[in-house]
Amino acid sequence: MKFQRQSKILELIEKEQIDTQEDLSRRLKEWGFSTTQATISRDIKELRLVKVMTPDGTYKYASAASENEALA
Amino acid sequence: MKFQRQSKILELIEKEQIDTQEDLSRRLKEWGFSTTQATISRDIKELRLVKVMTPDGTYKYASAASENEALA
DNA sequence: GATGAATACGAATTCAAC
DNA sequence: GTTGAATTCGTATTCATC
Repeated sequence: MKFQRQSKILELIEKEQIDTQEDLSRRLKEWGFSTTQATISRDIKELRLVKVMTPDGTYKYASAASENEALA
Repeated sequence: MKFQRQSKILELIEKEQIDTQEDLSRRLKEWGFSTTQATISRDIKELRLVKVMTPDGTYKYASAASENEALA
């Protein structure tokens, strides 16, 4: 279950503007992944996602597991 | 004052493993920049820094204003 | 090992002051 | 426009359960 859920997380944060873990939790539920904020926090840790400012002044989650070594 | 402080922030997070804003506040104070967590939160927002997992399982602040467009 | 509930903790924002 | 104190809010972790 975990892998599928994390895949969906990656998909969601890429497509949508998700700014909180609660928000992500709600979106996941719509896809059948019923989970809590605690689990999402762990997923975010494993996937190395980050909360980043967008140019329009709002926050969103994004992937940091990029080719950018400076982040490591 | 703000610009100098933000410059020092960028310098600090590059050199050291800083994992909380309180931590950053303490380090800044050693350099003569006495400021609070509230201000640091704003600086982090402006500088577009992110809290990211390092490979060794700990968190640290890092710069996201990289060439990586995917983060935007 | 994976997860949830509750909690402790860290961070973003409000509100006022300057 | 910048900042700090206090607050609200969001998140990481603990502790237990499975």
